[in-house]
Amino acid sequence: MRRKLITIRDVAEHAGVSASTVSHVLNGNAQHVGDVKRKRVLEAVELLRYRPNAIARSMVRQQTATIGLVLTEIDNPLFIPVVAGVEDVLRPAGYHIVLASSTDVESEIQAIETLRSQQVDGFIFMSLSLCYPIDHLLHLKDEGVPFVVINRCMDDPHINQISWEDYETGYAATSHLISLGHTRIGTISGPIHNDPPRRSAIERHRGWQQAMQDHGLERVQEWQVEGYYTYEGGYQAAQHIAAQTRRPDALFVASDIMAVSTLKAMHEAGLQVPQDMAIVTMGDPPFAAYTVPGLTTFELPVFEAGQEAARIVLNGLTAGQPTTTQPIVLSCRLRIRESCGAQLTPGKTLPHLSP
Amino acid sequence: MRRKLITIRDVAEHAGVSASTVSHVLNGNAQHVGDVKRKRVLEAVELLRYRPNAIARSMVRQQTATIGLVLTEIDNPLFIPVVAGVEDVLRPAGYHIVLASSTDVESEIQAIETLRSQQVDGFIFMSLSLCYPIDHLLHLKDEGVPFVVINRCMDDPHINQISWEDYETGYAATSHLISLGHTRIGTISGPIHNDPPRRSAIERHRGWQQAMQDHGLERVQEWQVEGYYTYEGGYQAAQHIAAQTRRPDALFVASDIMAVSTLKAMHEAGLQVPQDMAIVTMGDPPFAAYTVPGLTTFELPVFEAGQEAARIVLNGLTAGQPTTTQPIVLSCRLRIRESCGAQLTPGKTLPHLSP
DNA sequence: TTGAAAGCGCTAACAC
DNA sequence: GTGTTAGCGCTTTCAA
Repeated sequence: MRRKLITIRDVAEHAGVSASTVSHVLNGNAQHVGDVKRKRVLEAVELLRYRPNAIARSMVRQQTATIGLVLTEIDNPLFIPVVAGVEDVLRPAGYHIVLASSTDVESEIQAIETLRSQQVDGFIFMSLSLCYPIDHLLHLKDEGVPFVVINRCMDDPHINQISWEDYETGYAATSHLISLGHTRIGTISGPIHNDPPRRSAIERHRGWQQAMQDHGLERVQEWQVEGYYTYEGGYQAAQHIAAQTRRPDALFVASDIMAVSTLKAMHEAGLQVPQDMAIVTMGDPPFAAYTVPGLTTFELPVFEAGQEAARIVLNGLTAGQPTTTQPIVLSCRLRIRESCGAQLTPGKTLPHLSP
Repeated sequence: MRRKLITIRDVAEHAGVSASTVSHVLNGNAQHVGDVKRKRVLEAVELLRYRPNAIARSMVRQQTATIGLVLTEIDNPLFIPVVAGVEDVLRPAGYHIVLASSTDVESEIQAIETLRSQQVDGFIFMSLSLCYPIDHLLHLKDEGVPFVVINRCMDDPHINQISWEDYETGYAATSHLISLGHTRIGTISGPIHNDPPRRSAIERHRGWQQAMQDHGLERVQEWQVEGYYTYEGGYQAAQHIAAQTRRPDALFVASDIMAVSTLKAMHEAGLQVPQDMAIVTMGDPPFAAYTVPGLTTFELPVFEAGQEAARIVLNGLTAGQPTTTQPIVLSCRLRIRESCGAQLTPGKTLPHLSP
């Protein structure tokens, strides 16, 4: 039972003016209001602790200054910096986040429905690069609602999307190992054979493949194991690799999460990282510097992705129509720590080829 | 530029009935509507893909079915399961989350202001047990807005609050080490001397103290180091402890984050965990099972805290007035892994004293 | 059983 | 400059 609200009319009455005058003062059209009355209005606002009702404003303005944020896997740590980035640009612009988490296409569609009935002005979708069907997104586009999709498989060039250089980074990571003198290089990948598949997993793996090929190195089938982007998956994949008689001496592990458990598996198998097994990975969460050994990894600019996403949606909003921007692909920076060790054969560094 | 909305009047027109009839049908008062017209309405709704405008409904109902979630430190991984828990009970109830992150009291007050102007029906505050001033929260209470506070220092018994058994778990963790035969037990604590201080850090530390005292063990000053709940803080604290000539042989580390970097520091100091240094900690994030060695830790029921919080707010809403429930204190379950090793002197287990 | 009418709190033409 | 008016899309008496 909410107490009686203080309305604009209460303020008007108190200040001895009309409601529209109060509205003018409060909405910056103050130049059209005389000094005396403006002052009186402001005083009344203060006195009554008046707080404009954003709902009512939304009704007449036909916009809510609210963005729907749909998170497909709320338990992924990556989404924290995304939210932070989104907030970072939305808040100064006076926009708010309405959150909805979904688990699959069905609940995503559901989330869109309810958020739309909430009249959100735009959407940001953050998934883990799952290649879901996108009909409902296209439908959104048809209706003129601006939205952007982060880290998701989207072939349609008319959809605003933000992702990371997965292929390039897979390539660069592998090249890094090669430049250190490694030639027997395996990889623990994300879920590439799942349905729906993960774009990022496929791309990162492709980067590894191409780098190996470009440097004339053998891609041993047994050295390519899926770790499904999970701790347990990475753990088992690493065990599988460690158990082989003919082992790789370096590993491109496609995510930090899997790299952590790879470290454990190697330790348990009696293999030293980086001496027996060099490891390079991707992500750079806060703990990456504090594993034993510290993880050499490529930092994913996740916060920036959130910022960009918010900016694009905001643009679409002010443009008066959904703008389609070039897909944005953010690059990842290499953070060298300990898991790759030193160069194996000093002086014999290979030049990094471009993918 | 949002396309023209389909309104209830469009539906009414299409069905050849009045808007209020449509409203009745859509709001469950369908028993008062004849079968024929109800069917016609439903068809029109389907045909026009009509989606009721929640904003307009909120206006007249004077409630938004929306809960404001204020996160004080968005970069803390703990808040993920909290959000998940909150969503878990809010969604089935037809409620939504509006998110706001704040960094300090100022921005928290700001967040409350804007969320209130958004007419959220209630609030959930999730902080890291900071002992902030609470005037603005009391003010909220005065105004009859239901809210609950998770993991925060609140002496006021009239405020709904949820926290974990910090003291008890600190005690239990230390007792666990003692029961394993350890007597030289140090601790790496959260920020207990900060301003504002952290309730959880103080309580956990107090638990350690009391357990040590109850078992007649010496609390060595040099073995109590603050790690500030951060990776780096834990790292330095552990280094400090490892460097001492007279060292403890076991550590209660107050958070998993600090435990991870403690592991690293010990490794670098040439000390083996658990042989040279047993470690018990609190939190149990996903990675706790995959460190080397795996962390023996007390699991914080964070998801449950989110659920409870949502339930309490929902109750306050349906009760028609903010209900004050007993402070809820959730207990933490011990997950034994490897960082405490086996019993030092089998057979000599101490009984766990209750705090 | 149905519909007309009166708003919810606000903004934005448009008068004055 | 300032106030009057007409809604935004919906729910909810209250009459019919």
